Amino acid sequence: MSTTNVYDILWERGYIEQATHEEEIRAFLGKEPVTFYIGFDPTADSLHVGHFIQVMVMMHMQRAGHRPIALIGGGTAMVGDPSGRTDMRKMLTQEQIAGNAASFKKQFSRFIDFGEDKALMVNNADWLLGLNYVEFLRDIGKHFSVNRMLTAECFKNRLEKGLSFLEFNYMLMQSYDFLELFRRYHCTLQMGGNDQWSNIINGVDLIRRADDGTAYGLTFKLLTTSEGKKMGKTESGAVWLDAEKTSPYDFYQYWRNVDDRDVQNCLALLTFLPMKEVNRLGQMQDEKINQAKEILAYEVTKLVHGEEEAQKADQAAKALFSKSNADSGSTPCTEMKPSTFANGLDIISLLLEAELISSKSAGRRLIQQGGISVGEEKIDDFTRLVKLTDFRDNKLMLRKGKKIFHLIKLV
RNA sequence: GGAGGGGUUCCCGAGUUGGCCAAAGGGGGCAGACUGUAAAUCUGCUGGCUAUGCCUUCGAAGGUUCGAAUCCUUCCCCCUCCA
Repeated sequence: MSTTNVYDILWERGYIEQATHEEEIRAFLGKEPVTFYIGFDPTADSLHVGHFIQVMVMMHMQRAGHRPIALIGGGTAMVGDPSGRTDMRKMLTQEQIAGNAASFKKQFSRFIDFGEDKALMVNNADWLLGLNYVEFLRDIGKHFSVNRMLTAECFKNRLEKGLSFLEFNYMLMQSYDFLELFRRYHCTLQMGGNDQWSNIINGVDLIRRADDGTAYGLTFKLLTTSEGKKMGKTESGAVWLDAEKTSPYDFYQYWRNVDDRDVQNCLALLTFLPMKEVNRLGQMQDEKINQAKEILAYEVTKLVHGEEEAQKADQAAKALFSKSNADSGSTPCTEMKPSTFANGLDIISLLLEAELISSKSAGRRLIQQGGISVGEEKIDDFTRLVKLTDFRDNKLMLRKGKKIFHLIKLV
């Protein structure tokens, strides 16, 4: 066990939002290894940065000698958590869920050490899918008061817009998960994003009612911007941890571009830098804070994609933005055949090929508004042909707006 | 099951005496100016295409009409009240 109580670490770094029993939790985290769990429903084929903050907590906890259970919600994903949503989730097929669960599993292994009883990864499909309805109602359902459930914060939204019975059951399922893990692994602590608070306290209650057991709950701040918007969303969707879905370069850029006001918070939550350093970097003002952003981007990318990818992304970014426009390996890139350009290729088609535009119309508008550069030259004619003579060393840099670079390579 | 109200472009939301509607306004997004690869602000754009026109879109399928998001029919879905 480390000398500093991990509760204090989590508190200092700003993870903690609510706790069922603040003093007790702190005390028992300080005196013995604790088995705890965080659940992740496999609703997509990759984890995203919203999950990553939970993973960070698991890493902090494991470092402090506690035993994490990464619970993959293969069973709960069949139902869909209504918490914090305004409408029902799209229903996923069992095959999709199983596929997603497999991806989650792979990703967790990168962050958490599952060796020698140091951590567990389990899937609640194992005990939820085979449940008998009437038995479940009699054993578990009897402990839940609908009156009380209806007052839960997580249903507030949905009571106005509509909530199906399917989703209403989600809370019971998650509560039952906690009971199951309590029984199987003596898991006594559930953690999660603050949107999980209702689900967590009901699990704690269920353990007390069903088994007369003591369990605890702890929730974390959701990763939001200083303006309260969810972080990790871009125009093209979530920021994924899978390099195939969000390239290390794009991932790096996301953090490189966070709002000044969010830098300190992100450093504390998403890196392992000492708080002294986090505070120092977070205090930086004006353009100096760009240094802090570079460090943030580098550190988070390193955690998620490894040191090598982080360095490549860092170098690529620095090269591109130092107006030399040199590429260095990690720049987004499309490979094309020289013959394609033999008679010249119109710029619109090229942009489409590089996926910088979503349609030809969009491309024309973009060019008319001065948003595209080919090499060093800003284009204003959308009928311009790109020829082999535009390439240098078989490479041509396209730029969209100020900060989206894309390299065309001849092969 | 009964009564009433709805389903509009990425989202919210106008538009239903049929043509002036690819469809107001806002949000979001993209681009430009400014700047620090920030924020704020201002400006422009925001269905597609082989583009002074053509095609697809206003829950779905039919119908009336020279012409429909707007009228009629059937169906699907949602909400409210009643059971």
